[in-house]
Amino acid sequence: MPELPEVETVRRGIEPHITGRRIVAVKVHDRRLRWPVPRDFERKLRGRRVESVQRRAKYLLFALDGGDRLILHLGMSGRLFLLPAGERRQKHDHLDLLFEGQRLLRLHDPRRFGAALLWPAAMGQHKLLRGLGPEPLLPEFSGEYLFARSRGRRVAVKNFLMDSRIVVGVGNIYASESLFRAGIRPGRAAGRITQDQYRKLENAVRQVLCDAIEQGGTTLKDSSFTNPDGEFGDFQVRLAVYDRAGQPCTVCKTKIRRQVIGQRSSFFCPRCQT
DNA sequence: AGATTCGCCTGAGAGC
DNA sequence: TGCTCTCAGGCGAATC
Repeated sequence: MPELPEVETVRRGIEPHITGRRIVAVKVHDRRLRWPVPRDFERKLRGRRVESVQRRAKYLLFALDGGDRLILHLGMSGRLFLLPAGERRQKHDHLDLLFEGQRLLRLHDPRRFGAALLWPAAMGQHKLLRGLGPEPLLPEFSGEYLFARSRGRRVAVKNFLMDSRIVVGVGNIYASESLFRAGIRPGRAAGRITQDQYRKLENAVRQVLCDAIEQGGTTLKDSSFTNPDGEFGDFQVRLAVYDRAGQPCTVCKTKIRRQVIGQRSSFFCPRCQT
């Protein structure tokens, strides 16, 4: 499932191939995504030049000439493929953008939690992007910040960390992993965690995400990117606790425990995390 | 406002 | 082999 590192890896992979290029054809094969792709999507997108490819949280933002934006979200199962023009279509392919130079950018999304939105410059910031917390890899995100925002909050720190209004891009897997590295139990109330522990958590989040981005980068180097069979979604990051219930902790050998917090599986080491 | 729950969706895996 | 059931997860929306 695409978390921030994966989305960033995708961004880096497609950016050099489509920046400055014009979209010469748009084809929507299946409009059913999280929100239905509107009828005029093709007409409005065709002929536009992509000036940059940015990322905010898990959203990919394509800045178009004229200032409008194409917003893509990969949801749970979304993938982007960069393919040669004319590549055969497969089940669950939703959207094709054909660029100058015969490059095809294809959105594939079996579970359809993803999104494709065209947002006019005149309408300011999109509602989905407004109110998002800081990027975890920028200086705005810090232990001090987490400490300040968490005062008085009774939610489990894991849910707090996964709240995009607090900080973006930390999904279920990396939340568990970060808390393990920081030595904090996922179920503890966010408001009862010390500033020092939040400093550790800040570092842990950064470390986990950076490691994963590096893994993605490694995958990119073998140019699986332009591979028509396009496998660029599963960089296997070494996971210390996630989905390892009953297995020994990598540090102390204690059995990893699973606990459901906020309807989501959480994993922790009962000895390393307090 | 904060906390909690629900719903969307398909594929994978388990159990029979 | 093939059916049915359960689970996974991002995140907006609804509800308490």
